[in-house]
Amino acid sequence: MKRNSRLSLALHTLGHMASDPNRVRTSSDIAEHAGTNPVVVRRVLGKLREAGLLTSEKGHAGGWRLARQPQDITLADVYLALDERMVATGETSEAPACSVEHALHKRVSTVLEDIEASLVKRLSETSISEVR
Amino acid sequence: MKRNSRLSLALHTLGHMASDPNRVRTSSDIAEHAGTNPVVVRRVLGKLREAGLLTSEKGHAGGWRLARQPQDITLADVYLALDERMVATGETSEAPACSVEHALHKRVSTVLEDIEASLVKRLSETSISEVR
DNA sequence: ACAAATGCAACTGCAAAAGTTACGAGCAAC
DNA sequence: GTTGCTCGTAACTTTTGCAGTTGCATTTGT
Ligand code: FES
Ligand code: FES
Repeated sequence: MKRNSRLSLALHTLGHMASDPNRVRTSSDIAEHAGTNPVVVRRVLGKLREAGLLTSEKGHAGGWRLARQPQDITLADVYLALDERMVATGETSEAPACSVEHALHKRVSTVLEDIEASLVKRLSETSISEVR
Repeated sequence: MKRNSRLSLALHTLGHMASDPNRVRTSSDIAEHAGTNPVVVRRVLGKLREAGLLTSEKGHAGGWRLARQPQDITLADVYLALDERMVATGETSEAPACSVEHALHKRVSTVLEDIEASLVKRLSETSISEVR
């Protein structure tokens, strides 16, 4: 798959779930629809469950369901739940040591953090009920 | 190395060059300083040469030199020269087909393009002469 | 009991990027 | 014009992250 495959999979799936929230879906269903593997689906949706966006149930009639109203789940919620930041480098743990690297890192990471924040802000303006 | 190694290497090197523009540096010098390989340096700096930020000369007293004044080279110039976009997915060439994916892609790519643009704008506000 | 589903761990396969090696071509010093 | 240093580039190897896969324990409804 491509680069942002986890985010794509998550958004695609939630987009479908938003348009029919009562239906329970199994990871096999979702995997087949998305052209991937049930285990991959569980890995990705598991992150969303940890973040409180989805619920899952084991057993015979189990599967995945939205944990909130579709209008109350934004693209930012999904993005943050997967915690794979697109821009911010986060903790690089590099020895700052020299002045060039120190000044550089400071400038760049400030910009990147700002950009990351505005990305999240923009994503929070759209809910998954608007992308079906 | 880490994820944004090319950008890090480029910025680090230009930062040093900005603080002593007249000195000519060989890829071996730079590689040793940056803890990498001369060929990798030439690959990365080659991109910057294509973009008109650096000049290189072969032969006995050859090496790398800034092509402009340090104040006239911004972080955005370097970022764009490497053409590895951080956020914008660019041409995904996916069949839009279904309505969910279409709406999703439209929303997300709009946001991403805006964010990419504001990243470049922010980076263009700092020149390499300010990070030494 | 049985079938159907998640949860999880471990392994394989693959592709992109860094790193490496090798060699050709240009330029300066001698 | 020969030598030594440099870039330019192609080909190969190594590393690394991630999707994909397999296997099995656990839970749950029939
Ligand atoms: S070694 Fe510290 S900035 Fe280059
Ligand atoms: S198949 Fe799911 S949006 Fe088209």
